[in-house]
Amino acid sequence: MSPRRVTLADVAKIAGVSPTTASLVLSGRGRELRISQDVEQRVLKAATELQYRPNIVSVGLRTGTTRTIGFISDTVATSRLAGDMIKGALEAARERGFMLFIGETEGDAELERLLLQAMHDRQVDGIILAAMYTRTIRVPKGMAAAPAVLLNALPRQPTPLPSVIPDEIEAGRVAARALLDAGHREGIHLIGAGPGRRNVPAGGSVAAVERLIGIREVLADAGVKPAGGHVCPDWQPEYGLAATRALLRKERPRALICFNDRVALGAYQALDDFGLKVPADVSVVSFDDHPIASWMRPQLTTVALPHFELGRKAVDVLFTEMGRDREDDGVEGEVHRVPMPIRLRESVTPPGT
Amino acid sequence: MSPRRVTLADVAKIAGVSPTTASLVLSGRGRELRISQDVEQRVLKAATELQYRPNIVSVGLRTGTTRTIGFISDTVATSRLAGDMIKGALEAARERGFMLFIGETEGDAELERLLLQAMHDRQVDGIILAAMYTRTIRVPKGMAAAPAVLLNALPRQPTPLPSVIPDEIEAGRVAARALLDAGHREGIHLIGAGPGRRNVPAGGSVAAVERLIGIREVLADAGVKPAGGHVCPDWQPEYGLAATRALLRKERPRALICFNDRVALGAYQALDDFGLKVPADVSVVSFDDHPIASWMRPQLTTVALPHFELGRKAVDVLFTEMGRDREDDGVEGEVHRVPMPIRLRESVTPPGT
DNA sequence: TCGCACTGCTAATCCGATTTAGCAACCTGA
DNA sequence: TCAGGTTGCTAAATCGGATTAGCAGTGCGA
Repeated sequence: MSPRRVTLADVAKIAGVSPTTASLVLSGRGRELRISQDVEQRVLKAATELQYRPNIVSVGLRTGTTRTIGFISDTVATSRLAGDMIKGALEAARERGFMLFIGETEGDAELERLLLQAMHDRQVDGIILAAMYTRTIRVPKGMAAAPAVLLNALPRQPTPLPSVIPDEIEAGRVAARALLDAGHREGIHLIGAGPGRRNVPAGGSVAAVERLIGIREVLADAGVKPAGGHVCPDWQPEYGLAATRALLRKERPRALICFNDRVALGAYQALDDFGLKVPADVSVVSFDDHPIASWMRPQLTTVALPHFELGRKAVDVLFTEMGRDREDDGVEGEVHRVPMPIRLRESVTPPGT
Repeated sequence: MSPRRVTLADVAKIAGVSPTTASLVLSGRGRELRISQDVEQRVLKAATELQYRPNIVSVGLRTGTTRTIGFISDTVATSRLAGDMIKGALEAARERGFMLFIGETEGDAELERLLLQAMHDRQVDGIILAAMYTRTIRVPKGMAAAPAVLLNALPRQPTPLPSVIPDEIEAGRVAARALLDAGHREGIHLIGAGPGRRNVPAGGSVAAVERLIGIREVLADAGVKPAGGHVCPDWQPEYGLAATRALLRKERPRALICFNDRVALGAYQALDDFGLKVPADVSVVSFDDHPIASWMRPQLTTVALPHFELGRKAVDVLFTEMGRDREDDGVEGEVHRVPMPIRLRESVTPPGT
């Protein structure tokens, strides 16, 4: 077995002082409480020699702060994209000496309650409640017990909780602009949602609604009318394939705005079936920057979901939340929007090249 | 602010007994220590009414057990596949009332040391050290301090630590058999590694070596000689594309064993370039069961990495490790191999159909 | 009637830190 | 010479439980 952990008492004994003094010195309050240089040095020396590190469990009991954050998601760990959210959160937390508890609810409210409890039982300093895809969620009761942030999610009812979400509206604008900038004005089809404001898949996906808003806004401002739109019940390759096939049986588009990369994958397959080349015959822009976007040929131009940055930002916001005086509630939770950068690759060219 | 947490003292007061008695009853030792039915009921009632739950931080300080496991990986959270490992571990841990600390080292040994420390400072009950892709790793010093398990990794030097890895040799056998069972005997090419035992990518990937062993064994037993093999420096689509193109410029294979799905994606693209159809002209088997395997057309038959099961198994093994009497070391760490199931899809048919 | 065992519960200690209150020893000025 | 202030450090309480030692009260046999 490993030798017993070094405790503050050990350091104090070696330094020949009381645990109190050792604690004072090590917490940097030695000067303030008039501990002599000599003693300070002895304590520091002893602590270094023994490689003393405070037991955080003990500190947690005494001070109530465990340097730990709870990260609860519906199913973040599963998706590669969302895994980056954890990664960003992990990194931001680590920079501050914090660790992350991870929990997955699988969409089960009871499980969510249990996880929240388990985390509170471990005295987490704050909680991040994350959704795998951007959507509105019902904020569970237990959230009030500690500082918290909603990640990739908006509260269904008004709460004082802040949220962090990708800026999907701007993403829609950026995607549409990419096509306009390349000179496209006609034969622009939407695959996954649209063309009307209301033509979105069921399920309350924020992405569908907001991307569509951005796209419509930019096209309208340029006096361009989308040639068509095709709602997909789910944004999976097979639906992208089916929708694009249906489209191609009727007409020849010049450009596609696919609502995500998996849909775009299906669209590529359909275009291939009809002997159409990307981007020579049809330009394609998409959203998410899923890993497959750079595996497809030609590589897909797509507006990236900044998962990593979302995770970081959530931790940042959580820390300001933790630093804030609670009680000053009544305030509506602020919404932080993280920019979505476009990845310019090979699937967009001017029409007729 | 939330009302102060309910403590054991609160329960004791309401029940009109001492905290000692309350503790005894709630830990189930009431009978054993002859607490009367009446008192037991009062305590239980009070605990239920107040919704008492013990503060795990406090318990951790007193008993040394925090019902917490540390999960450290090189970069697990990033990959969708590996994310399932966390998910499996999470689930198995939760079933036992344990939480997971997550940490990522990014391959940085210093960071790994820091994470190990941070976890020990929080008195984790055990540690899982995971690798994103199966390989041999150097076991860091700090591991001895608590029960630990290697996940998806083998120790470079002998250690008493158990490890959990996918059964890649059997996977190789299964893949080769899938082809043989379909009637293939000739024109079988390996993309990613082979044909010789030593023809593997640099980097110490266990998968390459073991898959190759299994494949060679089954083919040899059937008296079949692979028609060729093509090492890829990295198992990415572009290398699969390049290797398959090079092959196709020289000859027409009847079947490909791709060493993972990303390589297979590249191979599909090359076959398409040469006007060859999967599986009519060329059958393809692969490994990993990456999400793209079921997005590709035709859907890819592949031997799945059981990431979820690996995660679960790691926790199982860790728990037996935690239950074991330490000290009885000197024992070499056991290696647990988790079966890799084949996903039969559309990319394999008998030759000439 | 006394000693002893048993029943049923509680006081006290501990885990490893932080923090408050306070105690010697020395100094200073009247 | 002595009250009062400063300096430099420590004893003791605290956090919320688990655990050990022990204490009243009762019953029983001798």
